[in-house]
Amino acid sequence: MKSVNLKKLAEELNLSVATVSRALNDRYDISQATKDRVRELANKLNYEPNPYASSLRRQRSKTIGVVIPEVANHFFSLAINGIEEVARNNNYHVLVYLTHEDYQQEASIVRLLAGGRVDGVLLSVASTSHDLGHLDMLRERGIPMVFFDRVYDDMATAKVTTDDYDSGYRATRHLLEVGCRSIAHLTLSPSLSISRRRMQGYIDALRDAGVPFDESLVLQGGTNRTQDIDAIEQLLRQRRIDGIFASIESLAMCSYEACHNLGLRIPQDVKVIGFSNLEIASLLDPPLTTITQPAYSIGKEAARLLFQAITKNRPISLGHSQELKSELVIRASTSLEQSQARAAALAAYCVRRPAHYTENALASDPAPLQGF
Amino acid sequence: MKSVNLKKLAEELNLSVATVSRALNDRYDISQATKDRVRELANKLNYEPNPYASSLRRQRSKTIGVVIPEVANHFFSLAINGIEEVARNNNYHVLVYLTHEDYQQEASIVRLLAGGRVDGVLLSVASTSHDLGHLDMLRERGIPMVFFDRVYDDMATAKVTTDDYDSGYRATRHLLEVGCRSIAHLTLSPSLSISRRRMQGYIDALRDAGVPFDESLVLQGGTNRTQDIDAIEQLLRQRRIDGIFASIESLAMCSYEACHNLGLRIPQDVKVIGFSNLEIASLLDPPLTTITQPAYSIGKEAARLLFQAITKNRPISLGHSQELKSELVIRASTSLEQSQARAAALAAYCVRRPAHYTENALASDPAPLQGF
DNA sequence: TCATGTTCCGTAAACGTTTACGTAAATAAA
DNA sequence: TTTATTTACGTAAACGTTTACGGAACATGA
Repeated sequence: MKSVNLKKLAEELNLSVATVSRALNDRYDISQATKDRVRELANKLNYEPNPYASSLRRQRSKTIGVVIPEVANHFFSLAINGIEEVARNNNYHVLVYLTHEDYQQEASIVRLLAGGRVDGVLLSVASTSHDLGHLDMLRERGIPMVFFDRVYDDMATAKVTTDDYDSGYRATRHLLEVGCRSIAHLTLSPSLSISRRRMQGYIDALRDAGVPFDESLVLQGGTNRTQDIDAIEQLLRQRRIDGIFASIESLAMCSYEACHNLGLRIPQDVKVIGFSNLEIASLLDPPLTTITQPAYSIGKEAARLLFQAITKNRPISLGHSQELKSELVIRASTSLEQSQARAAALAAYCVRRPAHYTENALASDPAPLQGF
Repeated sequence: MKSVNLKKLAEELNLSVATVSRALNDRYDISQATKDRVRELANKLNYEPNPYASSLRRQRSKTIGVVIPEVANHFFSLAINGIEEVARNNNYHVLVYLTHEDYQQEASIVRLLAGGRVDGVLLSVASTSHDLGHLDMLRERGIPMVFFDRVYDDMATAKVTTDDYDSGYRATRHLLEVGCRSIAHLTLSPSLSISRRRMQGYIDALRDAGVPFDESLVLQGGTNRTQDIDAIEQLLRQRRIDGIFASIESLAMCSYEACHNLGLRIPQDVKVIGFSNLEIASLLDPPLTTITQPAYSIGKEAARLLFQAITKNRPISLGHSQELKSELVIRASTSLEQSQARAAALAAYCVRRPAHYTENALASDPAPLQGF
């Protein structure tokens, strides 16, 4: 029941506590013979140093905090995987906190962490977070932080993100290329960095194709599943929509449900593309065209940056930020239906666009795209 | 940069450190006026108590450890969700560790935790773990532990599991009822509690239906995705298989891939049922019949039990174990194909079985099932 | 011989809290 | 008044490490 500590080892070996400590830490001023004796007994008694005493004395917790909106989301699961791996390789421990997309919770968690519980923080901001005042404490206390995926633009620290603007642009352009002209955009809170960038890509792609941007085709969701489905159904009933671009995984899934409920066929009636990290996107009915983020790498990279700051004791700056590339994986949910004359006609237009993106490999004879 | 501590507060207020500490902890022997003064300054200076000093002194870390095989698995994600919620409600912190299904890692993680880093442990054992020697340290140190989902049977501590035997039985019987007679069983390591129970349910269901158990129809997988797919394809080529019962989610997905690769139709050629916690099982092609575990509740319940042990300081016993019920959700991947004469004939047999399970609601005129 | 250096270990303070114990002042009881 | 009790706070030890400092023992060089 009682745990073995340095004092016990010291008594047993007729040594001082200090000597035992130094022996275990392999200090130069302890003889090899003593080190061997100490280690042998430590192993025999299953000695484990008390982490809290050690942290208190060394002013170093060997722990990092990971703050994410939710874990039941493949992106964050994969990211945690990468983070945990890097942490363990550095003999660090990982505290996980969920904000449930709530600013208040995010703030109170950060406040806890700023109390010295962790040596560094990895954060992906909640969708309802509107300002970054709660992060000042971390800076004041000198606790390094790295954002991943969802960031605050005006915070001077490293961020690991993906090419969200490009991804939004490419996703939208892909829908345009397969004939969509009335494209709904499903997004999270517009206060979110990723939402803004993806939406800007969407808007610019529309503009470049000469399709007017219609604000009423932008739907904000992501909180409640059934609520999201309802809202999408309503949008699909009100407007003649032939394409959906979902900014997060769950909204793509809700789109499937909504289309199913309304008897709309994918991709014949509505084409769907969504951000998603599900490996089983290809097993859906129909297989979902996705923007897939390198979630695991994002986690690893963010953790790597954080550990550089922690171990080198060098302040982390904006300059260390990284932007990784997402991948557009085209599947049946946005495929052209040969059987449909209209779609075919559209295809004729679409494949004529210049093909400087890889996903345009199917394009044959480039020519300018005209408005529809 | 420098953090504010009790000493600083005490100096500022002309009080002793002890008084400040007691004021903040709302002790009875401090005047209300002093408490107010102390709290005001603490708030003003954003004082946060040093958790490591506190843990060291109180011999209580306010932290629990969660050890799971992986996080990129919907079951564990949901469980963590439940765990984190309960932990936060109790003002506890959650350390997450991944074993990657590796016994060595599990052992070294547990050894770390036994060093006093946590007040309690929630563990779901790795598939390659063969003995529980590494868990002795937790018992010796008096650190309570609760197993969830994957347990060691011969360890005298609380476990939160699901009705794996029943689930295996019901899944298999369902396949039998829709006409399958050559049912493959895809499983993880047989050393795993859940695997053994689900398999026993499978075996007993076969026996009760008069279908001989064929060991060569049992396939062990779960490590590597492409490897799993290959193995399943091989099995499907070698044997005439009309049903697949996957003991874990990933193996059901691999079965879909394998069938797809071989041009086998689900459910016409092969019917598939799998354990899974994906909400989007209904969006697969075809929608997957699942055994769905109450993952979130399992996490919550396990955490609840653990906190009872921690707060009440009462040793946790086998008697506190809980078994929750999984749900069989029938979807198209196991549906009878009316268009197929053979299937229809089978159906005639199958629906005659006694209907004491809810999922048998469709049964009309009960009669004994004969071997096929 | 003494001075100097090296090797190896002990003493004690420190990290920031919590808490057992003591005590002065104020109040109540006698 | 004296004595007992309560109130409100301070003193100091403790939690288990780490580490600055010092010093004994021994070896080395002159």
